[in-house]
Amino acid sequence: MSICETMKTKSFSDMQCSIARTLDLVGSWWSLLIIRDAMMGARRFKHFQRSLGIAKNTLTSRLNQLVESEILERAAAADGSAYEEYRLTPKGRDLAPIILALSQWGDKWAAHPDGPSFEYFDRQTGEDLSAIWPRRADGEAMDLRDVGYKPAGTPTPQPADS
Amino acid sequence: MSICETMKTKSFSDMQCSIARTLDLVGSWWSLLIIRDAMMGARRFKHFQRSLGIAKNTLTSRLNQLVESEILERAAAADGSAYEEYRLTPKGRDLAPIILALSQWGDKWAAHPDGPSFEYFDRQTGEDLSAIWPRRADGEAMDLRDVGYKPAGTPTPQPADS
DNA sequence: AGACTTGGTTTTATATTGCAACCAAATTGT
DNA sequence: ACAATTTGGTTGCAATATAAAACCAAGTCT
Repeated sequence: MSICETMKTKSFSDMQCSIARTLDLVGSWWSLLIIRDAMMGARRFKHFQRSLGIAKNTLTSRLNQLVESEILERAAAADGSAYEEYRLTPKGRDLAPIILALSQWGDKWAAHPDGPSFEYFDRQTGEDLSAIWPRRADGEAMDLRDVGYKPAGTPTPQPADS
Repeated sequence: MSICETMKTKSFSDMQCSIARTLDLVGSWWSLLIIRDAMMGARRFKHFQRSLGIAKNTLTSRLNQLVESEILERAAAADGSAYEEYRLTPKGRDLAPIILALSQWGDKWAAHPDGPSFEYFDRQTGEDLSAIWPRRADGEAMDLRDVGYKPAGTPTPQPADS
């Protein structure tokens, strides 16, 4: 454990853009797959390692980084073991929309010949979820070309009346 | 230009998981920021380079990879220049939900002291967008704890009736 | 024509990742 | 109780990826 744990090649943390700032925390190579596994119930070091086939030192490093970012937290193991386990914090659980959006895109554009390995459902009803998609203020899914981007603080351009 | 353009340390492309397969295409360090810039209107090499402060060789490599993945395409420049420009394909444009989800999470959990740099709006109405969030079949935003994950082909567990 | 910009490539240095070996504490089997 | 195995790491080394800087050819501007 050195003083300077992990020194990234180039960090996005000083950028103002929220996308960059998010990627700075979860954008390294294995991070989002670790979070995926955590969402699906993985808690222990061994679970992550077996599921991912990741090198142990890399896993250690990623887990520490995620704990430091308060996306995961270490806690006493629920099964009574003396080892600790890793659990998603509320901050980490809030990454679900990102995970679902990645999954949905992969299903559509990069599907494995054997189909997807996981599916998602509504625990309350057992039904499928709606698509993760940009929606208008009224909740209707919108055409991607209608998504406008503007620098913060700038007045919103008038809608084209054509 | 070698035959084996870029050989990654470890590729996710043989995994069945759609999340992994997506990350294999857009999960490297700069990819999603390049895509963000493309969504905000960047077309030319210089735009990406200036906006990102990325090393030129790395940018070349990432752009080629994204073109190869059919997320970007090279096309004659719209401004009449003899140079080519990079444009999002439909496959690339479909990454918008991921970009928006990343941005939204960053706004909430990793905000820059000066606030976000970009905002999103509905070009049709000028209004803000709804949150990118898992929704039930009826379109209502749901509690993250109600998002269920199951191996594909498995019967959906019965909703708890407690 | 000459100067500058664009879109790269090459080289070299540094950072990250994977792999294998090793280890101590916890757990399991007998 | 004791030995064997598993867990959760750490360390060192080799392979790979990224960054920075120099260089270059073709395109564009004056």
